[in-house]
Order: sequence, then C-alpha cells, then structure tokens
Amino acid sequence: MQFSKSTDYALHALIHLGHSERCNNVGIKELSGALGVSESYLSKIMSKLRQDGIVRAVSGVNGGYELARPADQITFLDVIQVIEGRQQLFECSNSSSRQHRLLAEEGAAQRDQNRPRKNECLVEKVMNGAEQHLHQYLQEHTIQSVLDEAFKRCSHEVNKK
Amino acid sequence: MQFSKSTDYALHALIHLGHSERCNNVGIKELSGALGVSESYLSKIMSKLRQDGIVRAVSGVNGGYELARPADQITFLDVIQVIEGRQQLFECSNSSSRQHRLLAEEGAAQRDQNRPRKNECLVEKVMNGAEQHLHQYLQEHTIQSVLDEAFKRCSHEVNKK
DNA sequence: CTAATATAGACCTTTGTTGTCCATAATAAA
DNA sequence: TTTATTATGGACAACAAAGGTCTATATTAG
Repeated sequence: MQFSKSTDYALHALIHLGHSERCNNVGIKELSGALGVSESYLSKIMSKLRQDGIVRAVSGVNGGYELARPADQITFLDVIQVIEGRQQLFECSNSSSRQHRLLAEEGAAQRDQNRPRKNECLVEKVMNGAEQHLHQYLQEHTIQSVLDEAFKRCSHEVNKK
Repeated sequence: MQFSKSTDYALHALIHLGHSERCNNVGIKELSGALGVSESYLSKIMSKLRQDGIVRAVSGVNGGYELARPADQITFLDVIQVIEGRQQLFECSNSSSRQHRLLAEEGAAQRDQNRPRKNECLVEKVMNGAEQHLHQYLQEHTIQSVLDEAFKRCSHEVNKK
C-alpha cells in the first residue's frame, strides 16, 4: 500500500507550475528537467491532469502547461484521485461469505434511517472511516499551501543571514 | 492505492478467531469455509500472522489457530502492517532533483531544533502527516471493537423482535 | 502407526506500474 | 506556406507485486 511514483511526479510538477504562475506556460522540457523524470513519461501524467481539468495545455511553439485554477483550489486529494483513481481504499472481496454476511447484517433500527449503505460489513465500516479521515486531511492541503510554506522557510533563512 | 485482498482476509480471519475464543483452536478448513477463500492461500496469510506474533498455531490433529493476545490488543494497524509491510505511504523518488531540493531546504532555525528529519521535502511532509493521521485512526480500532459492534447490532435486532 | 494439521518452498498467472517510442495534431514564428 | 516546437494518444515492453495452486515436510493427538 503505497502511493505511486506518478502521484509524486504530479504533485511536484503542479508545485512547479504554481511557482511559475505569471510567467508563460511551462513546457514539458522544463518540467522534466526540474523533476528529473523523462519527458515521455511525465507528459503522460500531465495529459491525465489536463483531462481532469487540473491543468490547461497548449500545443505548439511556446506552448506548455499552466494551472487550470488557482493553486489554493487544487488539493492534494484532487491530484491523488486523478492519478490513483477513485476506487475505494478498501473493499471486501467475498461479500457472500458467511463471515461477511454476519458482519453486514444490520439491525432494523439502522436500516430504517435513510442510509444508502447497503450491507456494509463492519470491517468495511472501519476502513471506510479511515478513508474519510484520510480524504479530509488531504483536502486541507493544497498546492498553494505548500508554496506558502516554502516561502516561509525561505524568508526565514534570509532573515537569519 | 488500495489495500490488498490479503488484508481483507486477515482481518476477517482474526475476527472469526476472536469470536471463537474459549472454544478450541480453529483449523484452516473452518476458516477457509467461513471466509470463502482457498485453504492454501489463507494458510499463507495465517503463517505471516503467526510469524509476527498476532496468532498462535499448533500443528497436528485438533490443531489450528488462536489469537496470540486479547482481541482488544490487536489493532487494525497491527494487522495491516503485517500484511502490507511497513514501508512509508509516500516517498519522493528523485530526492536529488531541483524541485525536491528546493522544497527540502530548511531554514537554520528549524535545523537547529533536534529534529531527526533530514531533508524532508514539503510534499513528503504533507504526506507523512497523512500517514500519521491514518495510523492514529487505525490504532484506535481493534478486533475486539468490531466484535463489540457486531454484538450490539445483534442484540438490537433481538430486542426489536 | 496413522490421520489431521500447519509450514515452507517452488511455481504460475494476472494485474498494475513504470517506462519508451512513434505517428499525429496544433500552433507560433519565419 | 513552411518549419520548428510542443502536446497527445496508442502501442508496446520490462518489471514488480498480488493472488493463487501444489507438493513435500514437520508436528502432534489418538
């Protein structure tokens, strides 16, 4: 259970774009150089980000990428979901097993309340809780928040000197 | 980014064992039947759990598995770490890239304080935070807590009838 | 001794990740 | 219009991990 390298690349690329706002578009060459990733692979990732509306891209001379919306509206969760997909963090495989059915039977009291969950097993319930917590946290962190932090560190350093 | 089926199997198996405490050991056949997983594959998983001290196993006639410690001392995190391994949730691949180095440079003020983190990049910092939150949550849920919940549901149902 | 049970290793198949390469489309500048 | 530059999409390959089977071996109760 680990985030893929692609997610790593995507996040770093977006931070680079965020940092280069106001300037022109950033080409794949520059990005590739900054991150130390091959152009061909990185361009795949950038395409995905474009398809999901995270960045805009223009072909041709002086083309390149830019953020499709302000950096404080691009959360870590957004990026991760584009790259890793939106499947659940955890799913029970054998929903028809005895074990699962035992843990999935809900009292009538709970079934009455209009909960859309149908037959969620108790293990899934815990794990879905984990997923929610994780998403919550990842939503609170944006490309901008990283840039801010970097700026703080930087100015701190300057003050020292 | 998903938990493996093995983790699913392991959690369900442990819940079965927790539920069968006081009785004799539970053999792989019974477990396999309850979970709907092949004996051979499940036994691999059980072996891992034994090696890491989550369960005890006895060979021979009437042998089988039992929890190695009380169910309220076996957390979801314990189980997940045995099965999924203990690598970090996220690691930057190109720690020597320009991007990474920029984000990793810490102000002297922070370096002075005895933090063991050496050159943690800001992306890693956010993601390590996510990991901590996740671990925190997973540590708060145990095999026992699922059993308790199941019991609650069950008695609820009985009351209704 | 025998039947039942767990263990460990070899092996295989499927799937996902990481990556390259090439043909094509779009665009700015000459 | 042509050319150089840039992004896009598809095909493909190498590799690793997950999921799963089978067999030989060790252990133990009866």
